[in-house]
Amino acid sequence: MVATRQTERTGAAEAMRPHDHGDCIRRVLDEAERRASEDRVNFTPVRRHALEILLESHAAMPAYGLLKRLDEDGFGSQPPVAYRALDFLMEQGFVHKVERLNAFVACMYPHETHTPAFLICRNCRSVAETCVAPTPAALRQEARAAGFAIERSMMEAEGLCRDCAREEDAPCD
Amino acid sequence: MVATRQTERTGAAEAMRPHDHGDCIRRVLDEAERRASEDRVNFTPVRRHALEILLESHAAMPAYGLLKRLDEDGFGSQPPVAYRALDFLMEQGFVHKVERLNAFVACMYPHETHTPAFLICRNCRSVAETCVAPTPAALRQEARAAGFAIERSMMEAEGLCRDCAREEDAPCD
DNA sequence: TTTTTTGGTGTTATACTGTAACAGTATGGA
DNA sequence: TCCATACTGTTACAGTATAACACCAAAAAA
Repeated sequence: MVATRQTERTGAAEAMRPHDHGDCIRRVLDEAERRASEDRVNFTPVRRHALEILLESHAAMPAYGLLKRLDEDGFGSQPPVAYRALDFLMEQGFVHKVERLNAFVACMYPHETHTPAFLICRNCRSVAETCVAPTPAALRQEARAAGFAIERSMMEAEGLCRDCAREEDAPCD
Repeated sequence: MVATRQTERTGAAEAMRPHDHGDCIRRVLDEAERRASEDRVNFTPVRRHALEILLESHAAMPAYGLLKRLDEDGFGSQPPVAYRALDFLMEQGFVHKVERLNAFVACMYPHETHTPAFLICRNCRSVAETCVAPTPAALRQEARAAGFAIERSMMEAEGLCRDCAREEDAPCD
């Protein structure tokens, strides 16, 4: 990723803007570490390493992609290895599943419980998570009227990120 | 489904309330028919029948469930049969994919282009589609700031519908 | 009319995604 | 020490989805 410094927290889709990705990783990892010890949950090596792998980029990674990496790095090679780590990380709110892609991204705002909203590039699969509360009051009202109890929700928007849009404009490849 | 009459269009999650499901089916099917001939698209027997099957209930149906039904009813038996029909129906906006379930539901508002919002019961898989515009202005703004062009978006809320909530309250089964 | 193109169907084969179930290991109480 | 719990390793399998090719019919072009 790009190395331009941007200290301000904008609350916007930072992933798709130039930012210091090293900072990005450190911030999230530290926060996860802190939360895990606070909650007395077992942040074991596989689990930690799975999170580190997902943090390497803002693109969503499929479970079997993660598995391949875990295997290369000396952890197990069978599907449950990856799925168990992912289940743990999702339970802790450290990782989200991007349903549209059947793939996973590290949560960029692990300190807040939230309804995630994703901007998903259909071309490069990069995923920007926003920390906007995307649940309109109207949906809650609908749910109440239907006697439906919302437990968790998510919003996914698919489209083209800036870089991929540029490519499509100038198809000189 | 239940047979209580309810002529009013409420704009709410009708699927999870008592309603005349026959009316429901007829309304959607007629509208699809109309739109298909208007748009000069080929509403072939498999495609029509796939929509009819999905309309039978408000529960989301997996692709292989649809395939089984199509096979029983004399259409092909191989996966592409179902997936092609589904692709067509989704392109036309007659069907939505509920990503959380890897399953499909007939669109209850095929006359409007919209960003669908689903209330998904984690217990019985019933899906209520609302016609609320769930895209908060904030997300659009985020997208603009990130240079991201939203092409389609969707909101999914998982929880418990009224009936399943009752069952969990009184676990006397 | 003949030819070509287009769009839809039928089929095979295969890739990707996810989970059940059981065995083994380590750790921390009772 | 015994037991319970939680995590890991592995096999086997179930469910989801698509690529690719052959076939056919109807529409469009020659």
